Amino acid sequence: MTAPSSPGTDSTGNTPARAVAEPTLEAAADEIDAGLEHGTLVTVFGRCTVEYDGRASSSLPAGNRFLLLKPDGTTLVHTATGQKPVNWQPPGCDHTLDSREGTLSVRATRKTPEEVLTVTFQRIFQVGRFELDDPHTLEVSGTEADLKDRILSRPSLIEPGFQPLATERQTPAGAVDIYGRDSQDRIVVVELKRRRVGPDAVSQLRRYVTVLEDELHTDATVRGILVAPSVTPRAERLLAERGLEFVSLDPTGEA
Amino acid sequence: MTAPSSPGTDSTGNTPARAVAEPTLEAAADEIDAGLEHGTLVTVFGRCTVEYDGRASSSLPAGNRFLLLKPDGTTLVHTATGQKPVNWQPPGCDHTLDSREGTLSVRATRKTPEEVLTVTFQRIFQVGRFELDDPHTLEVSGTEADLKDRILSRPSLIEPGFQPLATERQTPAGAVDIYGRDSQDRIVVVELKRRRVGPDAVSQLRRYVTVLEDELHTDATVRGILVAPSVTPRAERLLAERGLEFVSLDPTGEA
DNA sequence: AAGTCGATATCGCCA
DNA sequence: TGGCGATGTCGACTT
Repeated sequence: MTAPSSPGTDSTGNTPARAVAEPTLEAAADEIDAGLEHGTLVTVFGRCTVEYDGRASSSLPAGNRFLLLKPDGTTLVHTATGQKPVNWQPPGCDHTLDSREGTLSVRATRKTPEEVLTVTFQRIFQVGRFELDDPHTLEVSGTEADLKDRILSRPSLIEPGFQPLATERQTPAGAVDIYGRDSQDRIVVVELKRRRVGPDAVSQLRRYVTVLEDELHTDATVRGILVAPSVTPRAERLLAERGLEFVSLDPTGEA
Repeated sequence: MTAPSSPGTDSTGNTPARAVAEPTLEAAADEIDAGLEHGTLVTVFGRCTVEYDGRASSSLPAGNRFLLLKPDGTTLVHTATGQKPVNWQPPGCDHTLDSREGTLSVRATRKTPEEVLTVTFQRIFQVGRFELDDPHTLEVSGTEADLKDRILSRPSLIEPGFQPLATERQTPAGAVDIYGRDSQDRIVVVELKRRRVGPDAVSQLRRYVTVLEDELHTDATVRGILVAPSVTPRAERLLAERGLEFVSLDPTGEA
């Protein structure tokens, strides 16, 4: 691997990082092309406009922005602020380049749904290439799955005598997180949330309870228990109005 | 502004982009510090481990990854795949550096909630600095707001004789998208979705209808109409079981 | 390919 | 600041 011949390069022989500063648009195109071909992360910093059309559509006038092109087709346009890119395209896209009339366009396209993102550079200050290498996958703890495990290993956390019968039990309204029985043999539906919940979680639990009462042809009430660290005031009111219950638990037991 | 003295720099005098290749960890620390001070976007590419602790927690063993530090405190750790960063921190964080024992740690911290993200580099291949400049804010079309405007300008799209009375009408269960009256003076609650909807949207509409029937002390049924391009099978079944209605509309009228 | 739901969701608005 | 709901949500898993 040799350093590129363009002026301004700072690549040394054996580094997984390369950068070309102040390239002509033609030199930039070559460098981007090579990076895409080589399966590296490509970054482009320059003055550009951005057009998006697909599930929605948007248009962004010229400004200095930072573009990332991942080997998996992911495309991210970042500005100085915000966690989310100002425009983007998900993994699986095809990257194509188009030079014309003193501009260089990077286009990311996908189908199902049909979507096109076009970043048109009037000027490019730097192109970078990076050989990412990540043998590990991230494991997160403190999730809803952890909360479920915690309850299954100690059902009395819900209440004394609670017996889990199934997880992910299917109903016409979706899968119930934990389906079980209380000390008086009443059916209990448990909906889990890893964090403080609002009205949406109450509605979800209510859906399961209603559908199960229909399905089981039972005159006895099916109990619905929402398990979360806490609830908002409006959610609490909705719980009361619907005859649903709440148990305060968090995924780790540390809070 | 002068080019940094570190070997391998490719910065020219008057560019909004700088890069330092193969810096020592000390030189990298200086460059990152200067970039943070100067309010530029800072990128760091190197071999690192990542630790996160806050709303959840995670740990990532060493690998080559791409770090972005935005002037607003946003912190993004990107790998070769995926649209979302493997680890991150939202805007408003404080960036601090910590050198020790042959490593350089970049730490992003916030409060409410208390969260810490630590990226520890064993090796750094490149540090970049970029002066982003974006005078424009993005406007997206094809949103739920567009769908609302379309209906308000032509209420008969819902049905002949439909009269909107209010938008964002408050109820104890939240704000109703469009609150109105039909040709027979029955109250109508309209819930808008910009795209194909599942069971959650049906539950949301059901919540509003139920609460309004209570609030209005009316024996007459409050009609609930879900407006979206289409519904999933399970959502359709739930609509039928709850006596709710569906009108097919999209935000643009082009689909 | 589509449905369903969780997420360190993020983001914007409003009380 | 917290509550609330939209999002071009994304992503994982199941059918």
